[in-house]
Amino acid sequence: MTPRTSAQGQSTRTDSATTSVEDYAKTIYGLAEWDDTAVSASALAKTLGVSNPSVTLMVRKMADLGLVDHQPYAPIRLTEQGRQLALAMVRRHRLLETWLVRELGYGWDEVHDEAERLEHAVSETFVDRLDARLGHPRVDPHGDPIPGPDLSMDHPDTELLCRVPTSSAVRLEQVDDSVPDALRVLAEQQVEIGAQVHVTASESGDVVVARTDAGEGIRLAHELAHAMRVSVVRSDGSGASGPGDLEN
Amino acid sequence: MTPRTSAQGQSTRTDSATTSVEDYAKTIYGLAEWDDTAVSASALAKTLGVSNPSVTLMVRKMADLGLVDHQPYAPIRLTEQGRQLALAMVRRHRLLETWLVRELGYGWDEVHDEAERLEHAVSETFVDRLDARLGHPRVDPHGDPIPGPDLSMDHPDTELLCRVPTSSAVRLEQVDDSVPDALRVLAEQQVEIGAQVHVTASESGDVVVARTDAGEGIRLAHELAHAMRVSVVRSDGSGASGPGDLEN
DNA sequence: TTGCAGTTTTAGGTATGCCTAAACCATACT
DNA sequence: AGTATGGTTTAGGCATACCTAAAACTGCAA
Ligand SMILES: [Mn+2]
Ligand SMILES: [Mn+2]
Ligand SMILES: [Mn+2]
Ligand SMILES: [Mn+2]
Repeated sequence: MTPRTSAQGQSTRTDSATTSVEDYAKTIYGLAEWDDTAVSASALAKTLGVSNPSVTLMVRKMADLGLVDHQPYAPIRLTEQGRQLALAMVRRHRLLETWLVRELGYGWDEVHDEAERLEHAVSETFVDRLDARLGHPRVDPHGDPIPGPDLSMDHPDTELLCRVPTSSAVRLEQVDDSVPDALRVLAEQQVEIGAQVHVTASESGDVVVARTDAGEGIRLAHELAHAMRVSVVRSDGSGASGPGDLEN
Repeated sequence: MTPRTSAQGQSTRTDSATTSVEDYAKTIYGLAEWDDTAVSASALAKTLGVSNPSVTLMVRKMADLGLVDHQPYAPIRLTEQGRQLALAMVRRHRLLETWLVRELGYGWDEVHDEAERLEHAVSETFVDRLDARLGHPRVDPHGDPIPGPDLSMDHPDTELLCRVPTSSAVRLEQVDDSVPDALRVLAEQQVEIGAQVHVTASESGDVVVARTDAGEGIRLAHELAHAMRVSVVRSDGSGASGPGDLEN
């Protein structure tokens, strides 16, 4: 449980890392952060909102910089150096989000875009001082672990809510911060990170969840349930492994 | 004294304002903020650290955007729209500096570069929330006035320290935040904004200043005295209008 | 008044990062 | 095996924001 990933070596943010390079590295990392999928050029393109050829070019450049391993038509993988750059960016992003929520009165559905820009503008010094001011938080407002100064972090193993079997008791651990609809629904229903809920039923790919205390059922579109990760508290063995993951 | 400049009209940060455009507008404004000089292309180029031709091109572009008035070989002037963009950037910059000093433990000589990058990355919402959190400060750590949400500000009329007549009593009002040497010297000597000092002598373009309480004299290279602005408390009429301003 | 020095603009070129359209390759299916 | 499909790369361009070198202008000074 919660294997401790670690990355030694020092801050890899060389000057050759432009904003774009930083975003690519972070996105490559993010696409395989929870499930260890191979990262394809088109997935990258879709996530980054650029065309496929743009990705090809950028990946070539990042290979030259030693940030990714890539041969034609093969999946894209970060080198150790690239992974460190990505983790440094993840650290920035999550610390900034934590600060925006804790001290600037932002809602957890508002912070992602702001952090997305700020993460490229702050200095290493800034990040360290912010980290200290916040008391070295280990988790961001969305339940995502924050890498420490040495880029190590606790990496909980959680499951997508939409893949959990029906009639399980689960605890909400993480919500994808780039899906504001999911964040807003949860805020409206006052379900927070750490809340324990019951997966009661699912129809047509949607997931219905009940709060343990109040019996109210909340219907989550599959798309939203796909943006939430949970840890299973009790798996009611009644079988029926939930809705198949009818991916996109 | 302290005439209240004001600018109505709303936030002018259209999407067409790139980081470069923002910096140009801010710099054009800054070059004439205290003395109402005509802004030349070469002054802009020197301040921005770019070549003269780059300035010509950018100024043309900003004229197309309606941010500056400019005809060939004439000085460069901001339009009302350009002035509002500039003031919006000044507001960001000075609020960010204030925050960095007050809440993140930065020294006043460290904040300029950080703010210089952050000012382009924060949203209007961010600025307003930061402003509220800081209690709507009207002056930044270097003594520079902070434009309000409506972009109006108190604009003190101060003089360059290097142009004050010898044997005057003056109060330190502002220090150019982009001259860290000046900031460090003052920090070392524990002279803060608002401190009252005595201009005792000047030789070879340098300026010597004594703290009113402790009699210690501080020699400031002309370059540093040029980065400080003061208000004259008592002008000892003994004449001799100080060192001529042997500009560059 | 003419010339010259310094400033400003034009001309031509580089680097980054994106695009569309067309060629290419690997794989999966008949 | 043969071919269709779709993901990937190449080819050719565009926009921004710089640069140096050369031409053009201004304004002051002999
Ligand atoms: Mn985020
Ligand atoms: Mn987050
Ligand atoms: Mn500053
Ligand atoms: Mn300042």
